[in-house]
Amino acid sequence: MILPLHDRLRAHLGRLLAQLYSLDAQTTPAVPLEYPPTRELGDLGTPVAFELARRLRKAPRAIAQAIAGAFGALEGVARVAAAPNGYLNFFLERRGFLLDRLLPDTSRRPPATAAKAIVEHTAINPNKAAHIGHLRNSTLGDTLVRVLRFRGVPVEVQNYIDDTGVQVADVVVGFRVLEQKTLDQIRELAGSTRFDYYCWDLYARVTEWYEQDTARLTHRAETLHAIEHGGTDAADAAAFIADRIVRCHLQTMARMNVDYDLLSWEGDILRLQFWAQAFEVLKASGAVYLQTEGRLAGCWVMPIQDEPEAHSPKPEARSEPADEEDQAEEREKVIVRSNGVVTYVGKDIAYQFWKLGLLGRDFQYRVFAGRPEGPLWATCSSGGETDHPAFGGAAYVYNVIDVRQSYLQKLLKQALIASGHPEAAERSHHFSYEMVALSHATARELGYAPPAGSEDATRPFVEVSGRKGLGVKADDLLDTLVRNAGREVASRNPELGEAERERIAQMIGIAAVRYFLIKFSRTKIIAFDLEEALSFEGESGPYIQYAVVRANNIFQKLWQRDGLNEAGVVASLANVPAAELEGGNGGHELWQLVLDASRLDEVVEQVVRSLEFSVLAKYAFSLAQAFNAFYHRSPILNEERDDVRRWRAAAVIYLRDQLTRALDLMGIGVPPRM
RNA sequence: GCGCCCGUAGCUCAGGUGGAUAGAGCACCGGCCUUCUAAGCCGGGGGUCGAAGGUUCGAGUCCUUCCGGGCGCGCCA
Repeated sequence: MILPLHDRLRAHLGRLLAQLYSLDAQTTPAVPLEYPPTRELGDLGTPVAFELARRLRKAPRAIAQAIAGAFGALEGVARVAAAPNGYLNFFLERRGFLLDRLLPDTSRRPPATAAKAIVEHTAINPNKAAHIGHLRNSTLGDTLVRVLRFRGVPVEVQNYIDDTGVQVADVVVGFRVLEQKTLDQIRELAGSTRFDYYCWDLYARVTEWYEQDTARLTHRAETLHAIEHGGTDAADAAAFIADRIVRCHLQTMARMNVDYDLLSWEGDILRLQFWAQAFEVLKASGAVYLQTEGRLAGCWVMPIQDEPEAHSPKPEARSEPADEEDQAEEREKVIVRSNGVVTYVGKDIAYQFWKLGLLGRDFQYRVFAGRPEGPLWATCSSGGETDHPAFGGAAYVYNVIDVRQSYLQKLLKQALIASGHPEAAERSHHFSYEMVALSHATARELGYAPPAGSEDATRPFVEVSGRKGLGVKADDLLDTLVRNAGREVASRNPELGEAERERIAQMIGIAAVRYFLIKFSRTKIIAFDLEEALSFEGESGPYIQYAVVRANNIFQKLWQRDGLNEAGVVASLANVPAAELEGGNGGHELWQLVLDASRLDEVVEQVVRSLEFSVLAKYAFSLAQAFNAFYHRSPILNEERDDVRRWRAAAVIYLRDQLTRALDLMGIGVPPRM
C-alpha cells in the first residue's frame, strides 16, 4: 500500500508551500502525485511547480529547486530532486519500504466505521436460465462489493427477484396453456430436467405463439392478474417456477464466486403494500399530484426535470413572443395510472425508499438456503423469523443495472429530491454499464445468422434476445471454458487426480470469464466472441493466475530444496545488504516490482471513485506481466549471491501477495497448479 | 426533436482530478524449453488519437460546433 505515504508527502508539501510562499488554505495548490517514467528520475514526482509558476511569475525549475532545497526530512523519503523541466521528484527509502510491507497483514485494513452501503445486482427474471449478459451484471456488481469492502465499507448485497412480472407469467402460460401441464407435472419436470434450460426454450416458444395470434395475449393478462392476487393454481405455479429458477441462478452465480446477503422479492413489496406507504410520503411532500386535465387526467404524475443542472438561462432575447407555449409545458411521468394501478416506477421508488431507510416499513425475513458461512436470507410477507439481521436502511445505494434503465434511475433520484431527501439522492448511484452482444461468428455458431442485406447484417454485432432464445447460456459458457481448461491442466499435470483437475479447471474457467467481463470499460458494448473468451493467453485471467502459481512454485521448491520458508526469508533481511534492491547492481527492476505492487490501494481508491473496474484489471495484468519478465531474467533458486537471492525472494513474496489480493477483488482464486 | 454513450495501431481495447517519449492483447514476422511450469519470455513492423475551432506553459484527456454509429425518452416492466 502506498496511499499513506502519498498522504504524508502531500501534507508535508502543503505545509512547505504555505510557508515558502505565504499561501493559505485557499491558495495552496493541490499537489498531484505521479510516477516518473524511469526510476533514475525518481519514484514519485509532482508537477506542482508548473501550477505555481504562473502565480509566482517564476520559472518552474527555479520553484522546484527552492522546494527541494527547503524540503527537509520526511520519513520514508531518501532524497528530493528538482528535474530540469520543472518536475519535483522524490526517491524513497527502498529497504524500509519493502520491509514495512512484509510485516504480517494485521490491523492494516481500514476500520469499518464507514456507513453501510447496499449493492443491488443480478436481478434476473426468474423464468429462464441466466445468459452472458447477466454475467456481466453480476460480475460488475460482485466486484463492486469486494472493492467497497476492501475500502472498509460495510456492504449488504441484494438480489431483486421480479417474481410477479410479465416474464414469469409468460412461462406459466407456456406450461399451463401451451403444454397443458398441471402443477404436479411441472414439479416432476423440474426434478428430472435442467429446469432453467427447459424454461429458456419454453419462453421462446410462448413468445412465438403470441406472435402468431395476438389475441392469445389475454392469457398473459389473466395470469398476471392471478399472480397478483394469489390463491390460484396459476399463482402457485408462478411461485414454484420462480423459486426453482432462482435456485438455478444461485447455483450458476456460486460457480462465478458471486454471493448475496438478501433476496428481495417483488411479491413481498406488493403484499406488504410498500407502495401505499411510499405514496403517502410522495403525496404529502407534493412530489406527485393528481392530474385533472389533458390526456393524463386521472393519473398521479411526477413532473420531470429534463435538465436539473442546466441553469444557463440562454438569453434568447429575440425568442418568438407568444407561440411555443407548449415548450414551457412541464413533462410528466405517470406514477399511478387512471385505473389506480401503480406503475413499475412507483414500485421502484418504494423499494429505493426502503433501501435508504425512508419508508417507515420493513419486510419480514425467512431463511432461503443454508450455506457454510451462514443462512442466505430472503424477504417474506408473513411468518418470518423473529431473529434476523437488520436489512435495508443504508446510507449509500448502488443499483447495478444496464444503461437502458438510465432514464428510470434518474426519475428515482428526482423522486427522492422532490420528497425532501436531496442527500439521499446524492447517495443513490445508478451503476450503469453497456450491453453484451454477440459477435457475428458466435451468433452463427449458435445457429443465428442475420439475413444478408438486412440491417442486422451491417451492424458490428448481433443483439441477444431472451424472447427469441438467442444468446449464450451462462452455464454452457462456463462448461465450455472449464472443459478447455481441464484439457490444458491434464496435459501439463498428468499426475493429478480427476477431482483435483476438475477443481483447478473450474478456477481457471471462472478467471477467464470474470476477467473478460471486467477488462472493458462499463460504457463499452461487449461483442462477445466465444473463441476470444476461450483464449487463456495474453491479457486474460488465467495469465495472471499463472504468474501467481509460478511464484508460489518458487517458494515450494525453496522449502523442499533448501529448507528455507517465506517467514525465514523475511526475518533474515535485516542483516542483508540491499544493493540489489537499491540499484547497486545496476538497474532498478526489482525495486520497480515492489513499487508497482504497492499501488494496489491507490488503484482501488481510483476504482471506487470512478466505478471503473477496467483499471483494476489492467493493473493486475501489468503486475503479472512485470513478474513474468522478471521471472525469466532473474532466477531465485539458482541465484548464487545470497543477498541478491533473498531480496529477490522478498520482493516476489510481496508482489505475489498483492497480486493474490487483486485477483480476489476480481473474484478470482489461485489454483495450486496449472 | 431532446438526452446519454461510443469513435485511439489491421482487429479488440487501455490511456487517475489535463503533465515527462501515445500503450496492451490478438493477428503477422524472427528468435528462446539439459537451468524456479513455453498458459511464458525477447525482438520487429505498424498511429493525421473521427474533423475543425477554442482554453492552457502544456490537450488523446477540458469547452464549442460538425460528421459517423449505438441506446433511451409509454397510463410496458
